[in-house]
Amino acid sequence: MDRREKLIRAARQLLHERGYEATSPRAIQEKAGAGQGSFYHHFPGKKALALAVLEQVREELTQAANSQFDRPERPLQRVLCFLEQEREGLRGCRLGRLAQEASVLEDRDLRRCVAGYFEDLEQMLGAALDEAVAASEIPPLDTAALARTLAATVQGGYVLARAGGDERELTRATGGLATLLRALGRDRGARR
Amino acid sequence: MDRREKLIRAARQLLHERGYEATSPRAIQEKAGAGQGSFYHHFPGKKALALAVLEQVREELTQAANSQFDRPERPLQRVLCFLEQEREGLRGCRLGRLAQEASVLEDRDLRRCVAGYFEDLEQMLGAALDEAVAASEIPPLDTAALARTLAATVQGGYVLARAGGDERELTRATGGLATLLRALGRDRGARR
DNA sequence: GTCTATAATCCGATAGAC
DNA sequence: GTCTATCGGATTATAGAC
Repeated sequence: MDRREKLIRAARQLLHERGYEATSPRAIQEKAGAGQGSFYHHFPGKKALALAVLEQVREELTQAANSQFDRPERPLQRVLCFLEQEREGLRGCRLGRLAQEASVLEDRDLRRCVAGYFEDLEQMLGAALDEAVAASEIPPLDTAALARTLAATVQGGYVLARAGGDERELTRATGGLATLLRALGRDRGARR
Repeated sequence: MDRREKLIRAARQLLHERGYEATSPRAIQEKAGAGQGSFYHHFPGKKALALAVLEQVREELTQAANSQFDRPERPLQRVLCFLEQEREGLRGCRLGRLAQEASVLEDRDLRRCVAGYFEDLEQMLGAALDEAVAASEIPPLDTAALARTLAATVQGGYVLARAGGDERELTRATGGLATLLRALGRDRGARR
């Protein structure tokens, strides 16, 4: 594995563990087993390396979500699968956690990477919810707002899990919302 | 206003804007118009000052939430009022945002401050939801899990709002959950 | 391509004069 | 109580040898 790849992998891990501001070029170099020269030969600076990592991560997360929504199950079931999928609550969302760092939000490119992921995610969730409404699985409601609720509950679940030091806080938060959605589906069925 | 108070106010503002790691003693001193000597005379170090600020903030937030739940409205209405209250989405939650910083989670005292707030909040939400169930405003369900969902949606709403640079992302996320809860209440009423 | 050496600045904290 | 001067170490980045 060449130095460039090693640097990307080291940065990726550190960005996940410590965030953007707290991840120094020096720390990346040490973890990658590379010197200053390597670092600044392959990347003009810390921001460029972080952007390379984040765009890779965004692509992976979007891809994973997309494959969740591109399946044979019924629309509501696909939404619930996304909501209740396994997540490493204590580690936080690789992209969402960066939305708390001022230096990330102040940078045009880094910010667009994070914001773009959420736009795509909410779009996918909204489309599945529209299908669920069309199939009468849930009553007609503001699906765009509900898509945001879903994304927010996951992101907030990470916050609660990290604060409490308990992975299950995330599971319970998403589980509570799933229960609500299922109840809405059942009530609807019961009234027909 | 004495120096100590000025230091606390400056730290409070900077902690809100930049978080814990990115807030340096020097920056606090400059904003407070105080020198190094003042800072280290009144506080043993950065952590102690941050803790003083955070405990103050925790008290205020808990107090505000408590007064929301200690009102004459019906239980579900109180929960919805909390969910849909006005918030400065772009600035983030004064406590929740710190849950993303490794140095905060690694410190016993700082962490307990953040975690304790969420424990209290979820306790209050859970109690109101229990009342709502007892009053048949909503069907019986796991109120502790739903309380976490409520807290998570607010926290995640902050994340989405900051990422997108649009305050309304938070409003829509909480609004979507409120719609769900209202639908649940209506369906219940409709079936009786 | 990769290394070491170095730059200028900032970090959190301490010392000691007043 | 408050100030200025200073510490040792970290930061992001550049220079130049190999």
